[in-house]
Amino acid sequence: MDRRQRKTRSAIFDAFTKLLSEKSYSNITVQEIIDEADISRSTFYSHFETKDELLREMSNDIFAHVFSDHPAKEKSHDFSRADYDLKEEITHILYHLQDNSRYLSRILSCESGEMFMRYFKEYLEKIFRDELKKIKTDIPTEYLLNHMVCDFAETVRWWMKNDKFSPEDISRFFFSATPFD
Amino acid sequence: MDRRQRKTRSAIFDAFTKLLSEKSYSNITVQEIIDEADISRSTFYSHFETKDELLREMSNDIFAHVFSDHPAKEKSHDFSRADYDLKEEITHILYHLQDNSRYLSRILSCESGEMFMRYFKEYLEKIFRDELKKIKTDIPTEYLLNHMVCDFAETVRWWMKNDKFSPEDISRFFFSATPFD
DNA sequence: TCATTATCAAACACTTTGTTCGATTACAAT
DNA sequence: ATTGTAATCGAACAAAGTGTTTGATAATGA
Repeated sequence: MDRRQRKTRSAIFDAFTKLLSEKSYSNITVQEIIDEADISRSTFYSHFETKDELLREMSNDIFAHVFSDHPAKEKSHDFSRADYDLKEEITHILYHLQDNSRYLSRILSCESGEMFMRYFKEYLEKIFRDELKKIKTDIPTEYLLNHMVCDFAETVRWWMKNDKFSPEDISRFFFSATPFD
Repeated sequence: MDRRQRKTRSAIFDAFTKLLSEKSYSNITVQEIIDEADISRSTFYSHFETKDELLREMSNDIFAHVFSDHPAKEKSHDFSRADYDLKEEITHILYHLQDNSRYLSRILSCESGEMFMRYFKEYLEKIFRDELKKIKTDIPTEYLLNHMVCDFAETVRWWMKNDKFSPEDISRFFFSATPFD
C-alpha cells in the first residue's frame, strides 16, 4: 500500500475517532471529517464511498485484531470442561478489548455506539452459538443467544465507560449475571 | 386541541411509523415524512422542530400509556414479597407493550430501534433501581442496573420480532435468564 | 529516471434543512 | 349564524451537505 494512502487513511481514522468522541455518529458530516483530517474532498471519496463504509472498515480493523487468535472451536468439543473454556475465551477477548480501549471508549460512548455494536454482535454470535448447545432448557435458543450476545456487548460498553476494572473483574461480573454461571 | 392539529399530528405519526418500517431512522428525511403525511412543509415544522423531536414525542406518547398505571412504588416497600411484585409489574408492562405492538414492532425492527430504546431505558431504570437495593452482592450496582435495563429492553425488542409468545412466556424467559430469578 | 497514481482545488448538480411570507380555510365559542 | 382565532398551505429562500468530475501537481516505487 502506498505510503500516501496509509497516511490519508490514518488521518481519516484519527479525525473520525476524534469527532466520535465529541458528537454522535449521525451528527457527524463527511465535511467535518474532511476538515478535521485536512484532506481534499475528492481524496476522502477515493478512500470511502460513504460515512457508513468508513465506520464499517474501521470496526473491522479493530475486531480483526480483537478476535484474531480466537481459538479453533472445532477442536474443543469436550463438553465436560466447556464452561472453563468459555470463561477463558471471554477473558481473553476482554484483554484484547482493553488494548483498544482508547479507540473503543470513544466509539462506544455518547450516542455513537449502535452501529459499531452491530458489527461486534456479529462476532459474538459465533462464539456463543456453540456454547448454547450445551444448555438444557425450555427457553428458546434464539432468545438465549440474543440475550447472551447483547448482554456481553453491553457489558463491554459499560466497561468502556467505567474503565477502572480489570478484564478479570468484568469477566466475573458478566458470568455472575448470566445463566451460564 | 384543535381537530386540525390532531389530524396533522396523527398523519405525521402514521407516516413516520410507516417509513420506519421500511427504512432506518437516519435514512428517513423530513421531506419523506411530509410527502407521506401529505401536509405542507411549514405545517410539519410548526408541529416539530426536528426529526429527533418527532421521535421523542412519539416515544413519550407510547410510554405514557405503557407505564401509565405503574403501581405507586412508595407504598410497596415490603421487601419480603419483593420478588413477586416485580414479576407482576413486568408482566403488566409486557401486556401494555403487546397492545402497542403494531407500532412498536415497526419502530423497533430494522435499524431504527436505538433511538427509541434510549427513551425506553430511561423508564426502565426507575423500575429496576429500587429492586436492586434488595440484592446482596459484590457486583457493582451500576453494572447490575445497566445489565437489567438492557436485558429487558432487548427482551422486548426480541419479542417484537417473534410475536408468537404471550406476555407470560416473555416474563418467564426474562426471569429465567436473570440473577433475579 | 520514469511511469504510475494519490492527492489536490475547484466547480458542479443535486438534495435536504429550516425559515418566512401572505393567503386561505377550518375551527370553536358566543 | 357570525366572528375572531389560529392552523394549514404553497411558494420561495438561504445555507449546508452530498457525491462526482475535471485537469494539474507532486509523491511514490520500481
